[in-house]
Amino acid sequence: MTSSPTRTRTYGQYCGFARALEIVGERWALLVVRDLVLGPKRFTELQRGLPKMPQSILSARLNELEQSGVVRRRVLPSLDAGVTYELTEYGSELDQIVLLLGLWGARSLTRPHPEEVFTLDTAILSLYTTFQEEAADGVQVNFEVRYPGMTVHALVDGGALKVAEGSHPDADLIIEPVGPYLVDLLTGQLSAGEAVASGKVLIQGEAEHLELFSRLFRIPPAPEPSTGTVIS
Amino acid sequence: MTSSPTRTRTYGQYCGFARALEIVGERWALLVVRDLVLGPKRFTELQRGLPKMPQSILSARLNELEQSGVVRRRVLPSLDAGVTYELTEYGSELDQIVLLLGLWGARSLTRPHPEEVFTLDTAILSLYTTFQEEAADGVQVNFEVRYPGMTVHALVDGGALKVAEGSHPDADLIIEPVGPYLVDLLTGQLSAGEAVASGKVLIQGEAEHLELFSRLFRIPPAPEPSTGTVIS
DNA sequence: CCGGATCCTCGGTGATACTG
DNA sequence: CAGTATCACCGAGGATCCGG
Repeated sequence: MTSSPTRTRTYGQYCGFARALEIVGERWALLVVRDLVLGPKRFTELQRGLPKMPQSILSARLNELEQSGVVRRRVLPSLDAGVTYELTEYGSELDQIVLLLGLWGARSLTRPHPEEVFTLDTAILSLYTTFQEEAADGVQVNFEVRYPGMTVHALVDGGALKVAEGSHPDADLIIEPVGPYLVDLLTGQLSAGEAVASGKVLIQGEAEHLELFSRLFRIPPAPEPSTGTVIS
Repeated sequence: MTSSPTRTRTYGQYCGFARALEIVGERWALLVVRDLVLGPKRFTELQRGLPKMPQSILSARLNELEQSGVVRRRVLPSLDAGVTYELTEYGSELDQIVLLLGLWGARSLTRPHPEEVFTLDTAILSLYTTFQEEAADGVQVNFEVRYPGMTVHALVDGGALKVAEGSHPDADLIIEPVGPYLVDLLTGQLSAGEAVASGKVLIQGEAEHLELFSRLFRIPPAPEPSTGTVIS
């Protein structure tokens, strides 16, 4: 019913990778998936997370992703006449790819462009993508991160990470970046000590917990030009 | 240079994942990366691997990827006045993502569309993407796979895989799919025994080696609709 | 308010042709 | 061999309108 079924935007290759791009390679499609990785959402929630995305495109992408078996539309039985969109099992197998690609792209993050928005989902996902599992072995610590319009908390417990919206009543450390400098801490351009000393990051709690934070969440340094590797 | 200061085609999000899509999310871009994952290539080699891609787009993508630090252009010093394109170290860190996404998309592969091409790079990459490393522990075997217009060989040695073009003089098994049915063997819709019995796969060598092949190279079954997982 | 559908403009895509 | 130039077209992008 989405009007013309259209003979699609294909690549003309019998190839799993090409097929993947035909399914989720359209503009905006993977950003919709990204937001759904964090859980089911309503149409307007998706809009809020993708403010620069035209609604008509969001509608079109959701239909395409539903047809491809990546997204499932669920009509809420209650009275509020709502519809939620969630990843199918097939779609949620993109989780790891989303995290990997997010970390890869984070290396190219410098300063936010004035018009760029920083959404709640980005804040949450940035912690998942940069989490260093091997550095969290035997660690048990809770962080609360306060951004200008929103707060998230991260629970690290024995190699596992759980991030959610909102404050945490029993956080070991409250981190409040002043300006877009938390990324510098993650890349290592800014040490934990310098971050506090310069006032670029305000903290409540023991300062050494920020050292721990900067070991648990890392953006690897941007590689220098060198010879490319083939496959292994 | 050629590039006008058009800053468009962004997503307006300060987010590593959005940045990644701005770099390699344009149409055709990741397919160029895919072919370069297997090693440096000349312009015309890339054209051969992407026959349905307009040359003007290939040229544009190569320029963009070079500017982003994903691809390096190398002018050959010799007389043949050639130029090769190769992934930088940054670009080659997409290797794993390309393999994962290729495997993900392979689940949606059914029959090749009549107009779809099957390229050498796809043949090679399909073995890398479907390789089950944990099933190859202590295994030492060589395969040769003959497709209608091309032949590749796969060397499995103790958990490591090396695939290359051409025949292999000492292959333990020569596999010759008759029609597009090798994918059925990989997904498990077709067992090794049935493949030989039905004549859909011709072999030279011991039949049990085809059993081994079908354990070493797998496309996981397509998931059924069920509840989506959040992140872990 | 929520979940779209519809109309219109603009620019990237894609086919072809041309150049160093 | 490795691009650039030209042009038609269709999907993205923005606004508005519709049914519950």
